Amino acid sequence: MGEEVKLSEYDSSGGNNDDRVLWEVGLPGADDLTPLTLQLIPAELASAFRISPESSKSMTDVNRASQNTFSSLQRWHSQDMSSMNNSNFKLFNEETTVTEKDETDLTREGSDPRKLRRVESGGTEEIESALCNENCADDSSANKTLNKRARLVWTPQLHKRFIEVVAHLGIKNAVPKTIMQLMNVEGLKRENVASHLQKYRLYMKRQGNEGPSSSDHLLNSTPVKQSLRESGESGHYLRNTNGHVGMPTQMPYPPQMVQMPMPMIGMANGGMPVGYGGGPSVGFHHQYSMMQQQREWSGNNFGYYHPVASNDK
DNA sequence: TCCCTAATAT
DNA sequence: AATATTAGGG
Repeated sequence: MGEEVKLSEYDSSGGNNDDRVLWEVGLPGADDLTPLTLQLIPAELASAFRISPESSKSMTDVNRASQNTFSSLQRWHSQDMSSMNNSNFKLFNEETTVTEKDETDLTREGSDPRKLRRVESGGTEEIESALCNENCADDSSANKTLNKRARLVWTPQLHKRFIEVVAHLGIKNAVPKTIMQLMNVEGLKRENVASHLQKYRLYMKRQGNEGPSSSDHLLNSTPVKQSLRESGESGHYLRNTNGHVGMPTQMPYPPQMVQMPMPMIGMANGGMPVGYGGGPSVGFHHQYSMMQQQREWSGNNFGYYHPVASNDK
């Protein structure tokens, strides 16, 4: 999907297109990986829980499995590429809003220019935009008539991206338009960013001449799990308790995350951003010079969790 | 046209 | 409280 991280345009310092390479930086080396031929569950443990012991995998099993994986990846990739064809990147300016590509099915709903949208979080690094479709026909129709857009919800993931971009740009260039472009989040409007930026600046100002910048740690936090649901698709969506459907969005410019195995269960993102302050997820964001302004503002104040984007009429 | 801040509206 | 919108000035 969105791999074509085009940082394009905006002249300045920008040409780092090697995101893909960086993506691999945090990955474990072959030596760090558990051999697939290894049994994950010790025999005693297996029997204790009455788990039928998996037949141990031979190298051929492993090889066959990886071939399957590989070929399915290829299949997926080629189809993805074809659907992306030439429109590698789209600018989501005004009303056109969502268009082709991955979102397809959810996207159409056609014509209606102002879709009710919402950005919501999902997996490790997912940023999704919720969009009302058949799933909430009632209020979607209301929205059509009201002609009103749903409010954007700055989820931790979204905010994180925002922060990254701002840090990356530096105060000089961190202006709404540029930030918006770099964030590369579908449906995000300049106004959204401007508003958020305004608030962000106020927050920073406040923090600046006050005192306790102590407990700040937005950078790493984000132990969002993705576990269930394999990603394979760019078009998976989630629904939250509000009956809204999460929509997939763009790939962020930096190829974010590899999920670390965080033992967490449940919490089927009922629309709620996951816990914070948690795991030190290291690995990524080395590329940017965050760590400066970024820390000032941590989770609390700003829109961290809040379930909703009530657009409900 | 874009940006910024402050005020105001939702 | 979080976002959106508008006003007014650069």
